[in-house]
Amino acid sequence: MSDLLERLRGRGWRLTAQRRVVAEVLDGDHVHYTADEVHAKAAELLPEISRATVYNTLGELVSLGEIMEVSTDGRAKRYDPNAHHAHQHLVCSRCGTIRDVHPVGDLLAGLPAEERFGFQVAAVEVTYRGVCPGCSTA
Amino acid sequence: MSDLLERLRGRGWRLTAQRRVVAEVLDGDHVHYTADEVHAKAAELLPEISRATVYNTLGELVSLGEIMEVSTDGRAKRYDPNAHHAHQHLVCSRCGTIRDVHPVGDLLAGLPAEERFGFQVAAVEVTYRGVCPGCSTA
DNA sequence: GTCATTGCAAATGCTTTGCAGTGCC
DNA sequence: GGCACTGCAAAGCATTTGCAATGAC
Repeated sequence: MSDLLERLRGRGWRLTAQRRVVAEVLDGDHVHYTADEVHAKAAELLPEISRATVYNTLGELVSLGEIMEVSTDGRAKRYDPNAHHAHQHLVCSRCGTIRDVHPVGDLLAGLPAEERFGFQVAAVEVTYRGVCPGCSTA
Repeated sequence: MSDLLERLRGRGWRLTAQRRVVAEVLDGDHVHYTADEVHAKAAELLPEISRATVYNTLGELVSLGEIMEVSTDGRAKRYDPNAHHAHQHLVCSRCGTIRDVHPVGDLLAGLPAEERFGFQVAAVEVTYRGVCPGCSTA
């Protein structure tokens, strides 16, 4: 976390209260907030922070490779601070909860050469869908 | 195709010129148009068709399970008529071209029980990313 | 003839942008 | 003290909705 701020300062980032607060909100595991959620949580810590600044900051963090954009539902994008460890997502079809998961094996290996259409395939994103424990008992 | 229209009529659909045209646009392999592209192509065949009708029709076709929504980039949703055969997508990172692909093996099997967090996992969506032949030579 | 469906236009939700003022380095 | 950064408000897309007119059955 303060690693993050250190790293960013090393890249010439001005360390403002707004950016510090956005970074603080985006800390932890299984965190996947929308820009609006980030703004709401940031505003609890720094009431005058504007939506535009949150969007700007999120965009910069994505460009710098410090966080990832996730779109699991075609609605608002979500932001995932876990950008430094490869992982995939498990999404609850009912409540939308997202968990970071780590499948075993080489995910790229499943795509045969004759199904690659001459592409140089470099990456793969996987979204598992199911019903979470909370929603299946309710 | 006319299978599709037949099937829909059997489900009580009124067969209007607009719906016929939307169905016609969404015919073929590796078709992944945005709503706006569907509207543009439909308007070539039926100039007075409105965007709202295209959106309505696409939404109904999705509900009926005849086409699928695909969001590969967090921007506009795309619509895939290939809803009756399980498949995944291969996307060009440069030009955005999308191809339907068929990985081998059981994609769900890669997620160990201890990584399922108690979810009842039912489905999996995979997006492979790479550079297409056209973009890699250019 | 009835009622689902259409087209228009306005409204909504998410995100980006222009620009004057502020404050980090 | 300069210039990157912020906040505000307005603009921009993609999509949805309300409602009167239309046309498939």
